[in-house]
Amino acid sequence: MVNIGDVARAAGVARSTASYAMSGKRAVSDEVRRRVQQVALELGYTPNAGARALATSRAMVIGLLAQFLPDEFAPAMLQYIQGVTNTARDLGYDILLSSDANGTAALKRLTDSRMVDGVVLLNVAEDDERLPVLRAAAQPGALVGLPGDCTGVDVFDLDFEEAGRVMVEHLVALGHRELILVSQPQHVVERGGAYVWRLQNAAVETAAQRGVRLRTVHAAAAQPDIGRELHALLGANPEATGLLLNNEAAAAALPTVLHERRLSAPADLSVVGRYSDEFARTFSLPYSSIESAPDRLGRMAVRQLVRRIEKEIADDAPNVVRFVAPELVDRGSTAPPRPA
Amino acid sequence: MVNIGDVARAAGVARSTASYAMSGKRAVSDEVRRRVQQVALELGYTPNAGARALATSRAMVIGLLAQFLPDEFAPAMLQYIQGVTNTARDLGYDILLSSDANGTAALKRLTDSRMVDGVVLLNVAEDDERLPVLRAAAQPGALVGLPGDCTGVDVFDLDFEEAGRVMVEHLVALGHRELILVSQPQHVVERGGAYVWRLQNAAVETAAQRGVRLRTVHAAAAQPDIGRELHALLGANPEATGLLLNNEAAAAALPTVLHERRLSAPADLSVVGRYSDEFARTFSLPYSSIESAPDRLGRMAVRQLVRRIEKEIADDAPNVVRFVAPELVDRGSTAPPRPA
DNA sequence: CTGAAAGCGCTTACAG
DNA sequence: CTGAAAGCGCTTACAG
Repeated sequence: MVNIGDVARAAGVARSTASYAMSGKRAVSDEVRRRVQQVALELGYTPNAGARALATSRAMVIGLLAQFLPDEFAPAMLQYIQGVTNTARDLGYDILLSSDANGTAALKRLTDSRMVDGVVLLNVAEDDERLPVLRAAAQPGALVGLPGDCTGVDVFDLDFEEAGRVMVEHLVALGHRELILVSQPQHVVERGGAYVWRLQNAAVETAAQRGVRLRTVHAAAAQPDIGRELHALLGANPEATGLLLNNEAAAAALPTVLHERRLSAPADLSVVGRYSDEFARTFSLPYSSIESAPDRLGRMAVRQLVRRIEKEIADDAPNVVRFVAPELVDRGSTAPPRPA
Repeated sequence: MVNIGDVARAAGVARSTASYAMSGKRAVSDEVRRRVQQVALELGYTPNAGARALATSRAMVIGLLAQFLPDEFAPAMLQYIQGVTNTARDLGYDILLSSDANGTAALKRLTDSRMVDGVVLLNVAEDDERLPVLRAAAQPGALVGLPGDCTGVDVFDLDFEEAGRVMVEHLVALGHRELILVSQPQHVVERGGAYVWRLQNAAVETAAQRGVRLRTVHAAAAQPDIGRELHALLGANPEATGLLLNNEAAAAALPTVLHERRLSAPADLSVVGRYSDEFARTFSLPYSSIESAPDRLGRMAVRQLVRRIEKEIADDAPNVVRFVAPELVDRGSTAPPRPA
């Protein structure tokens, strides 16, 4: 491959001058700059990334630590990945994707080897074991998801508490008094998926305040179990007129279940989910939902991360914990309950 | 960070000796090796990736060029990404993920800068404009998907012709004589999605040989269009008893459509799709299908790529074009047609 | 079996 | 405005 020495020689200048002419980090005569740029183009010069990283201590790469857990719904993950990847590229960074089941080892390897200038963590758990590693690393990190301890990292997440409140208030305002909330599997909670109980606790509290009944259940995150469980649930609770879903698999499975039970929303049952618009389209879900905004969260996380990497904010600038306000996207799946 | 000089000093040896002691590329006395390894562990030494890449001309990174096209079904893409990522990690490589809409520019940048040792291309089109760039690159490339011209690259794909034949033969053997094949949108074909007509042509030919009717249509790749189109299609062709789907979105939309039309498979209609088992589970699809084997294809592509990167096969070893034989996974959605 | 040195391809103070 | 040189942290011939 052609290197900067070749460019310099062809342009008749020193390598340093060639470097400066291309980076613009030092004043260079117009003529020399033009000549260097011209020659670089002709020779098809592209700087060697490893060499540049070594010299500048900047890899221009962001590590993306995703995990495809069997009990999380993979298509929902994809949207975060897309948001992060697109934003990173716009800001000049490439994405090194790790889906290693052993997240801590992967994180340590990527940061210690200086392959990445910063990392974005997805699937963050309440007591995420990757966080100590991240705090010990020299690079900054941004999380999508709220851990118990946010020190040393920037955090972005949906305001799940508010989401729970909004979902319940919405149905209560319509006159519903018998609600069911379907959450992620118990197993997700045990693993530290705090968003499950954050939404649930807020929903329970709101229901209590409003004096309506809210039954809460954990349900499977995959077919065919989730379908069976929804069937059983609806069969056992005919009095329920409002259904809240904080479980993507349940949302995806519901249309079939309702069809089979000859129920329709909102005539027989009002339904509100929590997922992204993109998700709704992919799975053709006709239910109003709290927008989970994966693209936006991914974008926010990368933007903040890049600000830290490029020292646009002081090294010791306080970390941010930012919540996206839940927005209820109306798809017409809720209405006043049918008169008893 | 601690570097190899720190390790060498702490172990009381030369940097070269420290390097050899860790890599094992040169004989080193047992005592020295132990001491170096011990010290490296204590100091938490991890080699600097950029420096190593510069010295060895090996980044230990594979570029993964995916494209999230609006007319391809994103969840189906994810499975290829997972297959590639997992296999790469097993073989010691990290994945640099590009989902840049401008694939040729991304490919050129990644290869010219030596950020990657090789690349895997997804969404390969008949006349893929990334291929000239790849052939001009110094690094080897492996494709998932069959282009018109395979010179200079290793190619892995499902045998779509055979898939078309198997689908038709299966239904013909059951006694069906009126079939419909729903393919990807016309737009995918125009963009060079050869797998669409590879399957379709083979299906048409097989149907002709068997003397059965096969109607072919292109349909949308997203909701809600695809649902409407399936409705119209079934309404307009009540004589059809067998439905073939080479369109993931159509498969995902079909359960709802059948429900609404009060049809069920296989009682009223025999259905055969073409998607992965994982996809079937995610979307709860009860239809028998040709397994598209994204994980296996991703694995094969990475394995071959690494073989080339590591020169386990001669530089001029002939390129391979390998097809995965379609396997029909029986989910009970086909049966003899209902007597007229 | 081990060490001193060159070199990978950049960037960036240091000099002029 | 430009150049010669040092240095980033490795690996690997070259010497002994």
